[in-house]
Amino acid sequence: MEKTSAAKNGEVLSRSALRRQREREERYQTILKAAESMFVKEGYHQTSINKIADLAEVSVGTVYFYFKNKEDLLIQLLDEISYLFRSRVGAEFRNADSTLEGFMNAGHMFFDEFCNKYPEKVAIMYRESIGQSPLVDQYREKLHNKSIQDISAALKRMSENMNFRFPSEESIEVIAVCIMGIYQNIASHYMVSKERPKNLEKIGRNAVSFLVGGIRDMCGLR
Amino acid sequence: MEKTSAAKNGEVLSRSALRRQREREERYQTILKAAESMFVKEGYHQTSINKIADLAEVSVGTVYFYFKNKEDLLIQLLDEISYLFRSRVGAEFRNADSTLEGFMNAGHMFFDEFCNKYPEKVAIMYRESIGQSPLVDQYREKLHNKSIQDISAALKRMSENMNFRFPSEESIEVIAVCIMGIYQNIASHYMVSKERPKNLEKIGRNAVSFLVGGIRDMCGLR
Amino acid sequence: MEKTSAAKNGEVLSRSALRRQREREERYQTILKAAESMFVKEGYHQTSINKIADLAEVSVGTVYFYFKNKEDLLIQLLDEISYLFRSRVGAEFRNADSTLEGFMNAGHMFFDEFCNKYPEKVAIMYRESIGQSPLVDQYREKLHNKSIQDISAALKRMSENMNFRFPSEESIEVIAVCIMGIYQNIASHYMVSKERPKNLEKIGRNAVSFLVGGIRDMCGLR
Amino acid sequence: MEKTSAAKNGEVLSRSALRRQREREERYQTILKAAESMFVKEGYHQTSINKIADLAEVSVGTVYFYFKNKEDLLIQLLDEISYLFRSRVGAEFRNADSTLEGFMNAGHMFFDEFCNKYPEKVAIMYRESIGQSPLVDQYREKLHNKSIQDISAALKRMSENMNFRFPSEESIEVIAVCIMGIYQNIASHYMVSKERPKNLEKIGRNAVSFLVGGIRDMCGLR
DNA sequence: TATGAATGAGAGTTCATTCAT
DNA sequence: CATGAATGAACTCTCATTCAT
Repeated sequence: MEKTSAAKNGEVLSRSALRRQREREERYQTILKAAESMFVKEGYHQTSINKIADLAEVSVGTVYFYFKNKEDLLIQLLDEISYLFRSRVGAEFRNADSTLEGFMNAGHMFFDEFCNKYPEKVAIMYRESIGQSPLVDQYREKLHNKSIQDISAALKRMSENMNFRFPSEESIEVIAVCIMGIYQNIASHYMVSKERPKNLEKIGRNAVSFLVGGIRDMCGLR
Repeated sequence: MEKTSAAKNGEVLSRSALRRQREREERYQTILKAAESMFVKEGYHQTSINKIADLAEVSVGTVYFYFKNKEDLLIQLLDEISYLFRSRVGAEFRNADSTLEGFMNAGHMFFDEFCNKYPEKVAIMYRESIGQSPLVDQYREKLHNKSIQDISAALKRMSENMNFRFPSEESIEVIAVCIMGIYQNIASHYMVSKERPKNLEKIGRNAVSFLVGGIRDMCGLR
Repeated sequence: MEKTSAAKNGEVLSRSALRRQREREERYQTILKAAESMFVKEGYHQTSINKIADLAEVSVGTVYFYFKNKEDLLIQLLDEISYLFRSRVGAEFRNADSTLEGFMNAGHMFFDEFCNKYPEKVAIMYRESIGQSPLVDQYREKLHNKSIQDISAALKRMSENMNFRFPSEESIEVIAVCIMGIYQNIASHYMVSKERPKNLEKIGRNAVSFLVGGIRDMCGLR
Repeated sequence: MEKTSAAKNGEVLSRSALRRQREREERYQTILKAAESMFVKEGYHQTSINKIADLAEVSVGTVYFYFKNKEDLLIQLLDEISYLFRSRVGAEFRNADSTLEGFMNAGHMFFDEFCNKYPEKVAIMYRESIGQSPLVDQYREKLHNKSIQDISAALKRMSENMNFRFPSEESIEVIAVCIMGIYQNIASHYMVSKERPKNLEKIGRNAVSFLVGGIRDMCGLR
């Protein structure tokens, strides 16, 4: 009894179990969202678990039921953000058929879409997760490296496709690191501040121009 | 009594006063250096004033005699670092007679000299001073903006001198922010890690090529 | 319907009721056993109800259905242990026909049988139930006193039977307390430790010799 | 200046330094004594650091300035108690010129002096320090073993002096463990309880008789 | 000036217990 | 009966800061 209508084997869950699972998921997200808001507004160390619990309208104990500890909150947040970043921005690097356009699309995706839609996530990624704890730093670095590899791979494919060579062995990775640096600093400088400038689009376009120019110049394209 | 032999007016100090002043200066620097070491090794929040006092071989009270509070230590450190950065790297921007060479020199100065000589300062600048407290963030931003302005000024002078125009109004500042982003990420990625790679020079050169290429391309140079 | 075939009056239970009762008994024992294991392995205060529930493969709520609270678990455990102790060791005191042999048999029963068979129960009795909470202490003392009385009664019967007198009024009880002390300390010292010595039998025999010697000497026997 | 009158070399401390050192010592003892009282009255786990600080009339921070943590308080207490025990009771074992009298003196010293004078220390030793934490247990065992060795050594000397042999190799240690067990249980049963019986002396004498009788019987003395 | 003991607010975390489902 | 998510009081411990000496 109390099975879903499609119940055909032991794997299905009862309705109430399904509802409970859904509620769990929601609670988890509510708490994570509250942590994100607080971290961005007041800073990771200035935010106490109590404040997060208050904002999420749960008890402290509940926060600890869903997350191992405070660090874990930040790490889960980073995870989520990294996934979002790679599935939006990273996808552009991967999809574009190995031309410079891919880099332009990725840039616009990041500056116009990502930063606009998720300014809080950008703040977490580029401010609140830096230098807060060894474990977080370590985790952040791991995720950062993945993005570097995404970009490096795109550069490699492009060089093969367009038949040109990079000046030296390490060029590819260095360029990738430079691009990520540009993303980070443009985002930190313009997108996260309280009063965002109105010409964000132009800023993004300029930044993309700059980084594409860098690639072009280094590869002797055009 | 106890005046220097050259005592001719009220401005001169007695010998003991001079010694005391010198000692004060030394103490100040000892403490600041200890703070720097600890912040880099263990992180700002993980470092207690007691640990800093221990390393500096003074009492906690003495630390508070020379510095207003813990935040002040980080701010003074930032100040010192920023001064050093601007007097070394920024100088290259200002000195170079308004050609692209200035940007190359500045880049090499930063990657080959600055990062090599002061890895701890780089760590403070790009890791320990981010997202630790509103006041520090604010201060950091101010210093950051100064550098942006240094670079912007150099770009402007260059455009006037070489008689070219930037694509749009905001281009100059965006480029400056991009350059700073490249500095930051290359430094963070390669220079601060435990085991620094051996081909640091090449990495620096590649990064400089990339950013100079970006400028070149945007300005239609060459 | 669903009655046992022998159902002749209202006292008999239906089959399913019987099964349920049996299952209840089993659950109760499973949980109690899990608590015992955890208390011994990690200590009473270091063991959470959650851990016990996990080990017993039931939910926390179920633990609270069978036991009033955490203290109750320890008290029920003590009860069980005390019952076992009195029905094994105490029986020897009562059965032996009022000679010293009874004390020897009891001793061997305790050291060779009881400690060997139930090292965990010994650990609960002599380590985990001491100084954990006022109520437990109080309960423990009550059970302890019962054993003292068992031994005292045996001593009294022996003195009447063998026609000798104890040096003073309080001698009997004091001897009983001494004997229990010997039991406790020998057990704690040798039987509970991680690596039990191999000559346990000899140790037990020596301890019994010692305590019997004490009785003998005090009563002028032999 | 501000040296003690006997100041003759650099080792002496100034008067104020001496006073501060004395005050430190006093504070340490005050806190330790407060912990002892609370542990005995309410039990180790039921006692919070706050309560100890309150009783000692210092702040929580001060407790942590003098002691590493709560466990440390108990361990320091154990240390102090063990030192006292060995310097009072253990001394009797060592001093007595290798006859049974030494064991009697030690017994009386323990029951009549030690338990009477320091009932709280007895409670700590035999109740509050058992099964509270692995580290404490471990420490307690170490101290316990020292006492076992003291007694064993006394037994050995006695056997050499009075020219008799113990029934088996392990007899000596077993007897020592038995004696400690008697001490513990007599003390726990009679000396620690709220309403101590009036015939404590007689109880002690009986216990001593019992244990001496045990030794005598095992060694074939008399 | 220098010291370092003292402070105490506040943090993170645990866990016995409850109760709606 | 069984479940397990939710609670929140209570705990231990840290540490920036002060101040009498």
